[in-house]
Amino acid sequence: MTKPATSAERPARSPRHVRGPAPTLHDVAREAGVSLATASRVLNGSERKVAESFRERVESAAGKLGYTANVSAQSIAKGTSPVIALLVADIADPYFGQIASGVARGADEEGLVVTIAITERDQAREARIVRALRGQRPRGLILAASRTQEATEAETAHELAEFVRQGGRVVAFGPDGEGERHIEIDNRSGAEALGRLMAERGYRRAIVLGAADGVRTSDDRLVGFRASFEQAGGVVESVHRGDFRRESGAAGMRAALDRGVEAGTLVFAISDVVALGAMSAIRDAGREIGTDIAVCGFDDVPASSDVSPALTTVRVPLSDVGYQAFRATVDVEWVQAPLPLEVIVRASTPMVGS
Amino acid sequence: MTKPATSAERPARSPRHVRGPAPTLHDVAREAGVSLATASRVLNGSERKVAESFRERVESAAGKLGYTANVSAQSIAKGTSPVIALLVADIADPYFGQIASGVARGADEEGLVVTIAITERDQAREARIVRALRGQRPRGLILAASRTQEATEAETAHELAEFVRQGGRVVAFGPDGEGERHIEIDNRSGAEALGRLMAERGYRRAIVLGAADGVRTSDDRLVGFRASFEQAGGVVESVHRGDFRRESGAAGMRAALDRGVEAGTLVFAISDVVALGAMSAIRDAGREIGTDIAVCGFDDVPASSDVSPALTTVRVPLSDVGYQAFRATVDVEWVQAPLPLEVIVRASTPMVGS
DNA sequence: GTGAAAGCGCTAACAG
DNA sequence: CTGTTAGCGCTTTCAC
Repeated sequence: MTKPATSAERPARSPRHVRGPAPTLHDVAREAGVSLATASRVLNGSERKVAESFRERVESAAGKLGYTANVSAQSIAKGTSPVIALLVADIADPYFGQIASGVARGADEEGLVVTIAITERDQAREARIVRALRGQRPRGLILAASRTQEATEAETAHELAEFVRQGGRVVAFGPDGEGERHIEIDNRSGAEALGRLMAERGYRRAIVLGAADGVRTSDDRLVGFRASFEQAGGVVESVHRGDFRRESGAAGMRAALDRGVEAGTLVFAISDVVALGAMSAIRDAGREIGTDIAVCGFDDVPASSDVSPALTTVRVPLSDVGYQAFRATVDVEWVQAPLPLEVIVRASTPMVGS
Repeated sequence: MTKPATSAERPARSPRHVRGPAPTLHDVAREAGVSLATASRVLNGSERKVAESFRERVESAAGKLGYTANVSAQSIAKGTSPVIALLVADIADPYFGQIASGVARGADEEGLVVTIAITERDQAREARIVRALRGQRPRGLILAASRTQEATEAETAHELAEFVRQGGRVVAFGPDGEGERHIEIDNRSGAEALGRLMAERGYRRAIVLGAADGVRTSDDRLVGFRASFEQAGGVVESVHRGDFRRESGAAGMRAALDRGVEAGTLVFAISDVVALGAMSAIRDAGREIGTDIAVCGFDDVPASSDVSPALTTVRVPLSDVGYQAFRATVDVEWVQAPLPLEVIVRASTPMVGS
């Protein structure tokens, strides 16, 4: 039976130095001697329409109290929250790190908050997380994690559909799906260009370190590479399956080395991180990277230019990709801006015979 | 003059396939034919006390409607929000990426959400961001960005103080401050161990690539290194100032090379990322890393073991650091767990004379 | 056990 | 322009 607490009854705010709950708009209004509405208008509302004298009093009261609007309260009152949720497999992976930084840049421009969640490449986890994120009623959900299947796992797909049905927007990486926006990276063409160039440099034998069969990104890169490389007279001798992690590259490479790798062979790793793992395995086996066993990757993460020999790769503008994903999440009209891929030839793939 | 919308008046939820606002607890309750309170109890409340039959009806209704509790509403009703805010300078930097992943791991364990913001190493931005984050009423605020000054900038400090006064907890990296919890990395000892080991390996001349004077992390590392290195008879010939970025390392190294660097000199970079930049500059100058110019860094980011020659460094358990920071943010009783540093000697610093 | 109703902090009509 | 007031979606006494 508590009576509504009018400003008169509410205990006044404690002095500055005392620890206590965050001040509310109510507190500010009382302190300034104005109404809630007025205080709201000057502090948050859509500009104009408040006398200068009032405005000043409110602002000074707010400053004195250290007031900051409660975002949750605003969200529920306005019916929309300022958050964008980002789902990545592993934030410590440079691939996702770059993407995340692009997303953050965009969010910052629009004054939005980005919430981040890690799937650890676990499908069940992913579904749980999407569910939890839905609770935040984010404006958009960016699914950068799903380098996995072409079709996301059923449970996750269901959560996503529900989210979309309730007015959220989901942006995923990969080919077009229903009702969602997608960021397309032309992996296939990029890989084609790479395969062609490698053939031109004189390579004729290649082994590929790929992810599981059916993983879209990996498949596209593999298909593209193979197409142009074989067309130019090269041959892909074997494909080792794994995932996108460094360790997978090392393991795949070790397996290949065990079966024997002729000098002059080119190793095409599905991503730079995988290539880095492979390079390490090659070194550990006492082989030399470059003229002995050449290596190329895909993505152009920062580390690729630091290793030595530096890694030949296909540059994907990852940060822009993240930025684009963000835009897709908030813009009403949206068409994906071009995301040009570029082959970067470095020392890990010297001209054959030179 | 809108009358309170009773369940009877409220339009029933649209059919499943229609797009519309997210269903509310109200909707679920009506669908299940129970009261708001009951629905709340089974879906979110603290267990027990609801008849099995009711529970089932509510759960099925929730499932049917695709209901997910609105976190904002819960936050304001409960007076506490499930978020931890993380502030980093640059999420694409592997140093911060590792830390973030540790924070995310902890948050996940506790069912908390992590919100991430990027300062871009800009003090003014940092203050603005802290202010914005305060609005989320996060349980805790982790300041991983401030590798900058010993004392955070005034404006930021003020926002932080306000946050703490209002019951938030801030965890910063660095030496102890007032009322806040801090994560201490024993940079000084780590650097001492490194300097000692380098001297043992036969190095006698070193140049340092540091951050600005007054930047705590950098100063500690520099002081520690110099202490043991000089004690062992070595001499630090020069200190080039910059920041923690790769480019800073490259620039500092170029400057040093311009002034001339004798063979057998050891370059100690304040962080691995800086060391990576330096290595690149050394290569560009046509010098060799290792027996010609040796390089060592600090942090042991993943890329350090991938470069060749691999980088000698001091391993900081970055992910654990992030995890610890998270714990400090939520635990009532908290003492920092040990964060052992370990010197990792790799090929970039061969024994002198071998 | 279950339900009614009073808020949580804020916004947005709607009156003055 | 300024103040009143009815919610936003949910939790939580407090009765029944």
